[in-house]
Amino acid sequence: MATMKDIAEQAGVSQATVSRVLNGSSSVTPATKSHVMEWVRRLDFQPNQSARALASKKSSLIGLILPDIQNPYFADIIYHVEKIALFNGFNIILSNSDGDVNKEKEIIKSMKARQVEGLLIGFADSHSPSINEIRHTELPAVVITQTYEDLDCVAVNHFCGGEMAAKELIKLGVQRFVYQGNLDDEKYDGFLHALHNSGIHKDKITTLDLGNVWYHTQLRAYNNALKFVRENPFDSKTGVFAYNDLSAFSFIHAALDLEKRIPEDYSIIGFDDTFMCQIIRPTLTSIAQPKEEIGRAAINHLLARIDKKLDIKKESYLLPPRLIKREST
Amino acid sequence: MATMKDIAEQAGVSQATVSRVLNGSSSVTPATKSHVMEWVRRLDFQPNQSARALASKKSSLIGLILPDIQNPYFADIIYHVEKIALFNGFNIILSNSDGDVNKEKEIIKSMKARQVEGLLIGFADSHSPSINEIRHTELPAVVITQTYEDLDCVAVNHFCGGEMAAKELIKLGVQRFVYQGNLDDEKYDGFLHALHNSGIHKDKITTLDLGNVWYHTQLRAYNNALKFVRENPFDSKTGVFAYNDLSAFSFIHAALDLEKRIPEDYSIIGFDDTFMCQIIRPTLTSIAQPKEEIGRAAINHLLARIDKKLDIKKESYLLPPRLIKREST
DNA sequence: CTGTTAGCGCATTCAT
DNA sequence: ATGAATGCGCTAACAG
Repeated sequence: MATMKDIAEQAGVSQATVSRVLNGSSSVTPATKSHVMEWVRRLDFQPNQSARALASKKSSLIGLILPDIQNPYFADIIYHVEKIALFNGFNIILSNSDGDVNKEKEIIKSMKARQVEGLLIGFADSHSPSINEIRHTELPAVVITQTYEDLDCVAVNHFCGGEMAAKELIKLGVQRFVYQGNLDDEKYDGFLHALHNSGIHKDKITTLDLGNVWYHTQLRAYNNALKFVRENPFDSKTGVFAYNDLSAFSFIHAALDLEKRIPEDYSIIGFDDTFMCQIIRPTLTSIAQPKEEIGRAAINHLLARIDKKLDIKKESYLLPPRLIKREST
Repeated sequence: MATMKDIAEQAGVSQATVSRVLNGSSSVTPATKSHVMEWVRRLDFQPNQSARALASKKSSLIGLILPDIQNPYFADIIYHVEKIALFNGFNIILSNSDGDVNKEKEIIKSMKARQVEGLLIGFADSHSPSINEIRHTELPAVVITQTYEDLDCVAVNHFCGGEMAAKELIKLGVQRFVYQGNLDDEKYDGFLHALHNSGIHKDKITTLDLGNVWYHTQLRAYNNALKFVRENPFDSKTGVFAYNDLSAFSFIHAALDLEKRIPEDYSIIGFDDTFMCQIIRPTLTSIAQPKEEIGRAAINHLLARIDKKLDIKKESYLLPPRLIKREST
């Protein structure tokens, strides 16, 4: 690989001048500039990013840490984030925490060692110790899909999403309600809140706990649902709100396996609006997150932080969810 | 962040010695070693990877370039590759080529500038100019999911997979055959080969071309399938082999929308065995790729190349596909 | 506007 | 076994 020194020698200027034309920082004569650029092209020069990072302390690297990159929802986030980052001259270092807080800690450490300029992170667990670590580090960081005090966050309003699901089910004349998923989730709070506000009695609400994890829960969700449907003799239209599409699919599977009808017997609403909602049958009604907007807002906010163009004060963006009606309700 | 200089000062040794104990290269007295390590711990020292990369020309960075990271199949690949890379002290820089050969070219360029030690790549297109570029570069590179002459490749045997699909459909008593997908694919060749070998006449085989792309083809696949099912009055059991699960789902959707029965009227086989095969109804029979093994083999092979532990001669690993029978056949 | 100089943090060779 | 010295390729003052 050609270096700036090579360019400088060929062009008959100093290496500093080459650096100047490449960074456009200081002023350079148009003549020498084009002359240098000519050699940059001829030698197909590419600045060595390691050297640049060392000298300028700007690695143009962003760390992306997610709990479950196999989940299509996060895959979409990765897609949009990477796209915008690349457009802004940043590369993405991706790591999967697998929902493991210890692994998450190691990853953060290694990313810092790599001199990433910022971190985009979806925490492994809503009680991860890393949350506090990020709070007290100077490294710019933006949290995605969750919100925490004193952190820059970009997420959909899960509480509001829960409310929307509840209201929709009520509107459909549902008599019995089921929430399937992680109980430590604002969408659960929102769901309950809307239900209570509408005078639904607690007896009418069942909770299927999937625990504080969001990966590889399909089998558990299926068994969970199977048990519920089997043990609760059907008496009236039942509404199910699942904390993500994957678990909603599992519920559908279980209900159909026990020969229930959807949506006649069970109205099911998922969350995330992943592309599979349109692929399965019945197609799944889901609360959509504006994934592209989340990705865009998160990376833009992070870039602004990196450029120190922001107030010290952290801020959260709460994006509105949207109900997408399909065959399952 | 503490530097080696800080450690050296605190421990009362030279910076070179600190470097030695950290890299375990040259011999150091156990006493000074533990003494230095003590300070490494106390100051929570993390070597600056930019500096290390610059000095040693080892970035411990691997570039991963894929055409469609939203496809669950590739998401799985990412998952396994990242896991093993991290275990070996490497970080992954991920980029999505979006099936765009120009973007792919830019990405490769930027990864080289980043001093990645190796490249793991699934080409955007089977005729991408980057294929030749990779052939003639000294940067270690391993191609995944496809095979090309004079390149290190790890992939499933697509030809063999096509044969398996054909044989299975024949065994099921299918009279009419459909291939849906990219025609420039060895699984298509294998499919035709097995069909011809069994004396199936060309008239009995229909091809639904999805073009030389493998992303965002769902709608096209659906329309494609809809047209076929509508225009071909049903006379006998029809077997469909789709080049990936996503397009198989689309075909199922179209067939069901036209009130065909699966598998009575249409037997459908997908490719990749993504997790959704078990989630949709009917569950999808699919040719499985050993994704974990592909990821493992690819990254291990790449690491071996990086360590120059390999013959100059490039080699390809062709892994065997496996038929997973489900409800759609 | 441009050249000279001094690091950035680390690996590594050459002394000792 | 360890310290001193050098350089990786680039950025960023500082001169001129």
